[in-house]
Amino acid sequence: MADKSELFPGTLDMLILRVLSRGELHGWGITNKLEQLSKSALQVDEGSLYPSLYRMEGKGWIEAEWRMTENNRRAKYYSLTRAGRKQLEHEQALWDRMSAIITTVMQTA
Amino acid sequence: MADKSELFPGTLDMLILRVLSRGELHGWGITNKLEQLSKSALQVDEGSLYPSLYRMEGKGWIEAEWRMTENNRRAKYYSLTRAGRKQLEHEQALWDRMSAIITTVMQTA
DNA sequence: CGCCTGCCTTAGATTATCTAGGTATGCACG
DNA sequence: CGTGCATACCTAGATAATCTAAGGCAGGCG
Repeated sequence: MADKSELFPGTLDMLILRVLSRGELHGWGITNKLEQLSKSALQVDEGSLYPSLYRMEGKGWIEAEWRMTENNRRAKYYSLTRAGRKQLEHEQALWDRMSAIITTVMQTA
Repeated sequence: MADKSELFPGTLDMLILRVLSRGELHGWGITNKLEQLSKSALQVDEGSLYPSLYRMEGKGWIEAEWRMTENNRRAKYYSLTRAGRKQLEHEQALWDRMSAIITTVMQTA
């Protein structure tokens, strides 16, 4: 019931792929980045984030590597694969198309 | 895998409320209307549609009445309640806000 | 009569997200 | 040294939305 801010189901993977397309990041960093970019409108739950990352790693869209952060902590850095880039393009195109359609219908219906 | 056209989860209720806001319709009619308005981009599965209608009736957003169609068939006509109208406003506002945010993030990320 | 179309229903699977906990470690501070 | 906070990750289970797939019934038409 948190009126505050929910995620649209189906958009999380796309958003993650998008931030990773700028450069690798660890899970925690992805969360921060999305929150920052959306001015806190998007708050990614860890219970959604990590399962999503595993899913996408399993599909070969992203790959992970353990490294140290600037804060000297172990973190898993994710980066886009070639397949991930393709997937991002696909999802972005779908989003553009669909959101436009929905917006149109909502205005004309 | 129908690459053709999927629905964004979470938007179906809103779309239904929207078409009903123009006047009552039966389930079949809602499907047709949405398909027509979206130029076939949105294809509402009956297995999604009817459960959604029940849900919303249960929540008091819409109400139903059995009548005869022009084709002389029994059909359940749904119309918006006052609460439904409020809900529609709410969902529309949320959609506008969220889709704008997502689109922005996708462009700037 | 037999078939097509309009129209509704529902059980079950699938999938995404959230809830709500948990673990571990570096660092700052008293 | 110990406490607490921030960083960072993991996961089991619940919840909810959608799809799959099937079935039913009734009117109109050839």
